[in-house]
Amino acid sequence: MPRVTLADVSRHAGVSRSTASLVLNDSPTIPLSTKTRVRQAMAELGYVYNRQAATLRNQKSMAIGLAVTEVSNPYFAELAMALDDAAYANGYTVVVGYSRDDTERQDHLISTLLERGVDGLILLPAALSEATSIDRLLAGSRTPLVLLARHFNLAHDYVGADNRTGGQLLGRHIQSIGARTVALVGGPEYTSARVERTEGMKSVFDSAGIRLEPSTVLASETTPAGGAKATAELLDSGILPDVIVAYSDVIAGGIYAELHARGLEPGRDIAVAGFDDIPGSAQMIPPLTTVATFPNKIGTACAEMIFSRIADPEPDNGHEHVLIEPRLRIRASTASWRPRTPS
Amino acid sequence: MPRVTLADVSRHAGVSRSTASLVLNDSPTIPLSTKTRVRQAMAELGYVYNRQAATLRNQKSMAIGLAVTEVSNPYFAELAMALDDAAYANGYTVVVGYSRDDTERQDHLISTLLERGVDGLILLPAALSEATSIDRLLAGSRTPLVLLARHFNLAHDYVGADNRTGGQLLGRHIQSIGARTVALVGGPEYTSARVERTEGMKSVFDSAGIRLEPSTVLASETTPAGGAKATAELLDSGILPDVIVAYSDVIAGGIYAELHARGLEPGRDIAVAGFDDIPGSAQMIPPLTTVATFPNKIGTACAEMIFSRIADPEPDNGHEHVLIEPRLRIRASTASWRPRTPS
DNA sequence: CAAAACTACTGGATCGATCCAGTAACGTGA
DNA sequence: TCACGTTACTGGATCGATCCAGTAGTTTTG
Repeated sequence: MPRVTLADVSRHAGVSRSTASLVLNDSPTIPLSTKTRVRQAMAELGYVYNRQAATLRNQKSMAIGLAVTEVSNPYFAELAMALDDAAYANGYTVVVGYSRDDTERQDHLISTLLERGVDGLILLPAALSEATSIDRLLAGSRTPLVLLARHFNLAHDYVGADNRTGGQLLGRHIQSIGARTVALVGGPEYTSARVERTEGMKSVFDSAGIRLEPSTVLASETTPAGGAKATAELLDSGILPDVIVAYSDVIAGGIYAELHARGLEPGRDIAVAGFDDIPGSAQMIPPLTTVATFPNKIGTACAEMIFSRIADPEPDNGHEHVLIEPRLRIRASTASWRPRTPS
Repeated sequence: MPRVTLADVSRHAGVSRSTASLVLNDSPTIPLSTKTRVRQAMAELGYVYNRQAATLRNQKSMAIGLAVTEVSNPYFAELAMALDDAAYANGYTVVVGYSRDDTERQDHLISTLLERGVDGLILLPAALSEATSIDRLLAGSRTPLVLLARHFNLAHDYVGADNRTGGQLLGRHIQSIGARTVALVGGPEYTSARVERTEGMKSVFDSAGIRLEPSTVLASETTPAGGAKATAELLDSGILPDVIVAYSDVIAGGIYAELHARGLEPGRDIAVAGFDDIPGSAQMIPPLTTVATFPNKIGTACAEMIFSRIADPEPDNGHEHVLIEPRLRIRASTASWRPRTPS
């Protein structure tokens, strides 16, 4: 049996297709009596709205594309869910794809989302992707783009954490507990977030005389296992800093494990801190000091921005960067640490 | 400027729309010379394929809908990403939505996905959802449905872990370390997965004389904080079992924290085990014994099933249940525990 | 009471890719 | 040389909701 269309509904209700369509869109020009009659017909026939057809005619898909690297990182998961919440609240649907930090796959993904006619595109760029290739894909399309959590420069709309401030907050805290040497462990080789967090800390360290040598800045996969591996490398090189800062909290679990395996207790023998404040950071042993970056707020702000760009694609004020204020959560992993008294 | 259509391309290349369409689909009836000419025209004009239009004509959207409760649980995140991988490999796109374990939102989500004309629907049902309301939404549509990770009965296609076997594996291990009393902590009040895991363990416990009283089976949110809270309740009631089994590994982190807060060391004073083997379980302190359930395998199998249902919607052999074999990972959280010697 | 204004509704055209039946041009074999 | 086959291509109709210009009928107004 063929699918039930608006034409079938209108025939069954004794009106025209146009009228049935107006009822669907709850037009004020149709009296309630007619509306109920048409709606009844829809229910009786089991009518299902065909949004493809409407999209074709309207040039509006009521869908937003979300291209994100991955979601096994709970931080990104929170972002994606906050975006979905906002989309849902605004009647939009999310079409999603994961680049897995692969630029080729990201390019393919962006093309696919554009083919599907998404009204707006949100991109959490793969670690090594470049602005030019993304701009090339978007060229010609009027689909607004908002970058999420990572950015290239000021040439795109962007919503993310204020990583620099976050780095400063943590840097000042590290200074306040009397630490003299710091290592930075984990995270992808290069992302704007990592650079900004590091720069934020450095700006404090430099004026406080705290050492963060390039040799103690190690990249890793953003997983507990990656964190453990990078920590092993660090300790194998004979360096034992006062503080290890994890690029993100997921990595910190691995740092704890590797320290433990070597008889070092995090929070007592060495301070540890992270970024993001994912669920679980407060339940680590000891609880992890971290810079909360509020992925739900970022996701919500990002959704707001894309919706405003969909409504008005070319604002006068150029590209906008919205930075969500981070907040330091001091917990035992740094708070219970004491500097070794020079004997 | 209006969008570039196939008509524009064909005009520019000096062929008909039909020919341009055949080139798009790489038809063997078109000689290479014509193909290159048309493709050149596409490149020159910056043509972007409009899949909406094709979908309307074809009755095939090349999209699958994924309705999942949430993705902040890394287990579900892995599932979603494995599904996306398989979709990507088969030229499909994923349209996603999160029900957040809310049945109303789930219903809305399913309707939306059907409106969007997805070729297949994958559902990880909200904890309290019922088969009837889902069947009602799907009635009339020919969209195949596959349930993921949770199911109702045998009336739907389903892919998930073999939770019963997983429970048995863990149960036997618990028996082998000499434990006599067990508590089960965390997870939603009712899901098929929880029931099956519990039943699997019970079947071993009952014949081994191990006690798992209803009063030591506590539900919680599936987060570390939820696990901590449930553990506090358990211990507050004055019960100290030999083993605490977490419904899933995310919860185990909270169990560790709460035990620690009360001066109990997991793996020494009390054994702890979980389910899923998420990234991080091996880096817990002590490393967590768990039943690996391979979300990537489940996601892949689920994708395979939906694609075969899309190709052939009504197989003779009724509804299929595919269960992925779990595997026990024995680690220190149980392996280093010793029963208290009766003094 | 005629003109204007409003209410309730309608039919054809449209969005863009695809399918289908068909055609013109050319080559081949008896 | 003509029927037949093949190759390369074409134009109109189609999917289903929506827009637009328009119309019949009713009510209001000068």
